[in-house]
Amino acid sequence: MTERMLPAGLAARLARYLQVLMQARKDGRATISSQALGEHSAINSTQVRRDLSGLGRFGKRGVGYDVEDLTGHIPEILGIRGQNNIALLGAGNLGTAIAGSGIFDGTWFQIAAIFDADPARIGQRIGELEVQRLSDVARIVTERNIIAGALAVPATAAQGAADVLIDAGVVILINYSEALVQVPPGVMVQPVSPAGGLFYNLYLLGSAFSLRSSNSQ
Amino acid sequence: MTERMLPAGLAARLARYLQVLMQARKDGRATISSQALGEHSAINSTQVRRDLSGLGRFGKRGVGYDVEDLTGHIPEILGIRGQNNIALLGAGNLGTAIAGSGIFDGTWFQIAAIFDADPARIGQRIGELEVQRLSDVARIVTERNIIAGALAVPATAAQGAADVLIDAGVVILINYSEALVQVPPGVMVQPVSPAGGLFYNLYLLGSAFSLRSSNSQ
DNA sequence: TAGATTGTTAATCGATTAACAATC
DNA sequence: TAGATTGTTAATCGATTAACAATC
Repeated sequence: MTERMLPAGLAARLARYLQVLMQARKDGRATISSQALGEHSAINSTQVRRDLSGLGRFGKRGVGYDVEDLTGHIPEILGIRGQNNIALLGAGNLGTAIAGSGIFDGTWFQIAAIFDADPARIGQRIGELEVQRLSDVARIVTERNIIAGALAVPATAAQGAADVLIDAGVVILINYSEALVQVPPGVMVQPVSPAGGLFYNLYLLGSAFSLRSSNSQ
Repeated sequence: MTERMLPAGLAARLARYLQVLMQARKDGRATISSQALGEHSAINSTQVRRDLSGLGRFGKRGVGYDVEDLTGHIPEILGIRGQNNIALLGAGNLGTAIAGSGIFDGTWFQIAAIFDADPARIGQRIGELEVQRLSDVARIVTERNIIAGALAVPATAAQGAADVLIDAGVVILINYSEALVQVPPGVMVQPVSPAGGLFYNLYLLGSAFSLRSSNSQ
């Protein structure tokens, strides 16, 4: 009896709900409405309700969804569990910020190693971890069962860093650089850049102005 | 004669194509195929071709799209232009990394001011800018015609920082913190966090394993 | 010529929207 | 009870997919 695949769109939306829910829980919220959940994940509230009602009786009319409850159910539905290790490449300002941000606290990810190309940084401690040599990536990725890599390096170094990680067996890349990284089939890239979204915001802003202008004439 | 509104989905996709194209141009690529454009923006290549062919004759069969050409056309279609100023809140590791990354170079955005709550950081120079007091946000946002704010502060300080910026007149927020920021209608928030995407990647990874397991039995 | 890739069609599927009864 | 919000329906719209002729 194999788990049934979810439609891709649904699974992607559930993952976004989960992110919002986990943060709402950190904020101490007990319940959240479909509207609030939708606003924070840029998804229509009717869509949120239908997605969730199709998977169980999670909501309470007049109240909303229990944050703690939903935060427990969605990972089960998505089948995500365990601790997944990340290698962070780049121990500059960005890498240091990521390592110290606690951004992965309480998720199924944790930073398990930090690497840098600069000899001056090797051996420095960032939190609990010591910055390691790039030449040790392959060995440490294997030893520590690392499946993901975070690229916190300059754009010019991103592809090289990605190649090193992929050769070592990493299958998920978190790309904090603005470079377009090429990867072979089977490797997933998660870009982290606000630019595309900002261009759309700028379009919306311009459209709003146009509408106001034409309305006021 | 007012500009016609584009369907929301199309405008959002064009914004993402534009981001990829601008980076491809930085990388020195002369042409790009609908498939490559789609892969880097997580959009189906047929959808890319239909979006673009509906707006003009941009492609060349057997070759692809001219990067320089398309990079010029899409901003016109979206009606985005000018220089839009950003206030960066937070001059720690993350803020320093953002300010020094050149991430907005060549876009329609530029960082025009940096603020921090820590008195020890006031007056420090980061690139061309001097770190300013939070109490000066309102004045400087007005003086420098700042429309967007980047939140590079700890999660616990994010809502307060957002409120200060919104009160000063900012209408776009780039949220580098993992906090859920509440904003009034008319203010747009651009979250910058890989977590939701990573959860989805993890689901895909698990599904792929399940498929392999069930296939191999 | 051969290979690659666009432009476009047709069919299916999924998302969006409005509306509202059910119920907490 | 009154207010809020879910669960659900129906109608429309947009996205996805496969396929392939056109053409660079």
